[in-house]
Amino acid sequence: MRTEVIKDKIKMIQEALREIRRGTAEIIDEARIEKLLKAYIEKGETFTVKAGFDPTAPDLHLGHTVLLHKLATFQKYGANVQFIIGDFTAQIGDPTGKSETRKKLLPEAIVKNAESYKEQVFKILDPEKTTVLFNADWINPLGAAGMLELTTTHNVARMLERDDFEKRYKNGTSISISEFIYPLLQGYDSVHLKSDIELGGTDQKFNLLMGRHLQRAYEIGKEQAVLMMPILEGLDGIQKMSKSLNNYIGVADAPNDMFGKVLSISDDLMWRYYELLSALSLDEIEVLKFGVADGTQHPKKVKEALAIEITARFHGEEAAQSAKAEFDKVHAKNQLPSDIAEFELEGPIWIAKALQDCKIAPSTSQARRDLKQGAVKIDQKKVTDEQLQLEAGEYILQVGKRKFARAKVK
RNA sequence: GGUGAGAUAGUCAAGUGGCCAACGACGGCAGACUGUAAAUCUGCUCCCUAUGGGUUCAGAGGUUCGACUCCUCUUCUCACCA
Repeated sequence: MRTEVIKDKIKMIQEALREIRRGTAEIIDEARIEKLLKAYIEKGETFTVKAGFDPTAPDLHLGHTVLLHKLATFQKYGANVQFIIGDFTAQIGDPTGKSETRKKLLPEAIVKNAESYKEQVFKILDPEKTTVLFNADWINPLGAAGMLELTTTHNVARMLERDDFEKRYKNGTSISISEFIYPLLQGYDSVHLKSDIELGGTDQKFNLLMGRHLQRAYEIGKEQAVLMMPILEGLDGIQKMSKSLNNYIGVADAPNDMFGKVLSISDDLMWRYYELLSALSLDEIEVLKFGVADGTQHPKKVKEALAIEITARFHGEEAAQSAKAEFDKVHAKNQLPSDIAEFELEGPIWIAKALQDCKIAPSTSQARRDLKQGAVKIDQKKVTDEQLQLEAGEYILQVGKRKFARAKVK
């Protein structure tokens, strides 16, 4: 009997470790993580996992949520998450990946951004097991003396080892002294909070390790394990997801857009998204993969399930289902979408001009090309006459598969 | 501070007096095939009711019948020297 229970627990620990490892780029001190999991599963002892967020980016996209999902996984296995809003450090600006010194943020902007963070993260994290903290709360009291003490733990040569700094130094790009302070402060957060584990992106490695070193320097009796998540690829599957590349799925995207965007990714990329963004377990995903491989599952269905899961997470199950219904209506049954932007135009109006005015063609030149290529439809019927004039009446204009407009010609 | 090289469309990158709205690649858009997938094939990719007109090749001047191409100045980038 006893041995059964012990075997079960060992299995649980292995299972937990597998989920923790899922999708990670690198783990430092995995043994420590295993120990923490063991203590939780055997004795119910909880531990802390820290992750810091710069309150500079109010537009969150799915790339940012990869880390949140990993935190949620930890919460399943006994972690209390220390969710840190870097309100103090934001005044400096994280040097990571930046080719130049960053501008300072206004305090009001920081507060506003932090609020929008909170709104979004609890769609993924368990609020019961999450503590939101502002690092100005313990860094401000540090004072000049404390700050000075912090700087004695490292020297300039060591700082310059860091990639970004080294490059910038070589290139003669300016490095502000305050930027040296940034990693120290982030590391100090770990000292203050006595974190057991810290999560971050791969680009954060230097900063994350700083937490380990400082915990040793300050002799708090533990050194945090570090777990790094990879950068999520964007819709194209090649470049990283980012707003400027316009290959992102924003957490604030409308349900229909979100659903459509997920469905437009390639089948290969779908598995990547499953790995990093789905709440399904590894075993469940394996089943899907086998299903697709032996033909019992259609890849589109599997992708749909993912699209629904993701859409539901941010907009609720109902909105996700109606997004799917809407999608089927437009694309499978070739019907019109239910929401079409409306424009009032003065008639009679030249078709190319009408397309431009309805914002579904950027210029009349482009509109003419679209016409010539058979991409334009009026009331679902293809139109190729470049000279067509629209008389008074109501028309549904369409360019390609996705751009619709309702034109009311007076 | 000195010398040299460079700045061309969303990005990379040809073009060194007219054949240039400017080769090509990537990206993007559209069409075919599909599952709004991938792959593939095709067309398009500055603006303008157009077999034509207008504005473009860092900026400002100049030479010339004619300039992305030559000259002058300015701004910025890179390399070498100090």
